[in-house]
Amino acid sequence: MTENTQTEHPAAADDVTFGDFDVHPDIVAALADAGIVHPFPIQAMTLPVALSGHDIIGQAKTGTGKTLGFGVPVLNRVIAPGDPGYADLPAPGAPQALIVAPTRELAVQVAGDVETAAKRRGIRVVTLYGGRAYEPQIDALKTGVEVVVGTPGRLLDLAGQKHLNLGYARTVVLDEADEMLDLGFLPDVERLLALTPAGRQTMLFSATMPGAVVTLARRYMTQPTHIRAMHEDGDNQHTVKAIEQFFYRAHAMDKVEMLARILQARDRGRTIIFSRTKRTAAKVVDELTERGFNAAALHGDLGQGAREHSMNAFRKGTVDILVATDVAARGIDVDNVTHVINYQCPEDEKTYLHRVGRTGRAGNTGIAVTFIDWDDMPRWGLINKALDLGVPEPEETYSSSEHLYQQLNIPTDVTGRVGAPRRPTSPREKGAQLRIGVRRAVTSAASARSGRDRSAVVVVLARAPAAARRRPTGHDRPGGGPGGGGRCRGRAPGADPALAGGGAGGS
DNA sequence: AAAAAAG
Repeated sequence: MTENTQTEHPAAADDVTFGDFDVHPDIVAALADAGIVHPFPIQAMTLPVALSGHDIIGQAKTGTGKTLGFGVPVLNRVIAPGDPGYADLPAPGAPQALIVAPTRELAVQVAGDVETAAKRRGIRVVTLYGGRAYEPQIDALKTGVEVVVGTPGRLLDLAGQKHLNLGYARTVVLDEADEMLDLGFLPDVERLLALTPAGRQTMLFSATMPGAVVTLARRYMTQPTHIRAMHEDGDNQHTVKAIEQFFYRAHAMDKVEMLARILQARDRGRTIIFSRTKRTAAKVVDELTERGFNAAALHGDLGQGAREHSMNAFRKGTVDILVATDVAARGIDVDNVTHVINYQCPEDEKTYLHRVGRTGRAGNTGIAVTFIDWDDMPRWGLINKALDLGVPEPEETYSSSEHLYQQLNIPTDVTGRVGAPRRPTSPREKGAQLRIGVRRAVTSAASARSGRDRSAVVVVLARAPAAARRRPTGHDRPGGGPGGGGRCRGRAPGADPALAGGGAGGS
């Protein structure tokens, strides 16, 4: 009945370290190896409660360290091979913890982050997901593992084949919990939970946690403590940090051209382009490739090999543009994603928040651009209202608009068609194609941005608190330091996190 | 209504 709710910000002072908590020294050391010393607010708030074995509903904004928020306590409860009590376990080698994620790529990423923290403890982590051969996964289970990370289908599959024994998984985590408890996933998740022990510790994490989901979640939990690390002075409680958000009316005929222009933005790092359908994602990646951009696709029509190839190329930097469906909307954490472009308007406000949350991570700034065509107006209206964005209407803008150039810091000498379409003769040549003939402009980013028309909403939120700034591991983990890209305007370094810029309405 | 998740 009673649900404890913690909403306060912990005193996240710079001198708080993982070593201050009751965490195994080998885990503290492994984190330190990865340059992770100071816990983020969600981690500091969660640790004591999780270590005491309580159920947790953990909510924190995108890019603020949720993965280690559950990863560290999960590992800390594991009895590792070589530990005194290991031989006395009822089933040594059977998974002691289960972490479930909604997409394969996220499962892989989370497993990697957990492995980083597990390294010095000799804890074995296996990732179980579809689209890949069974044998290696089954072999790992036969050898014995302590932590399983996976997606629902393959987990149930392997459990059904008796290769996976979840009967001793006394810690269970649902990452992106609101998604996992959504209609599409709920039946599978229920089946999975039914295979785990009754007295298990259950932890749910997400940046979005609607009240209805919390209510539903209680059915699978025991007196959960609701921990929300959402508050930063004056912020809107939705997005974190400095994400500048732009909304443009875009006409179907002009969308590709607008996109190609936005990709000319100065200081553009990695960019994720979202579409609502697999077909559109495929179309956009073709258009961009034809124009000489280095783009890769990520969606469910691709084989798992191709999906992971795209993901790896994007992480490595071989390609700097990822064109994806909402398969990439949640959790995916890649450094230096400076731009998120919603080529198609997201379906709802949750998807919007998760998509734009691929940028502006780790105290870095980010730019999010959303195209809204006529059909999107109802969707847009709901998002605008739900998030209280305060934008009366998306701005009317074309690929040739000065607004576009100025607001998005696109060199003004980009004229005519961007990226002459031309069929490359070979894949090799494709890669070697020039990236558009844009003259290097001397104007600095700062001056180009000053004096621009600000009729689109500009939401500039605070960076993570000082204590939280360091290079962490894990999705939803801020990385980088205070190294501020100069877009977090309006507040002095070290000032209280605060809403630094507000939206100004167009007409 | 789409995408995701087993094959």
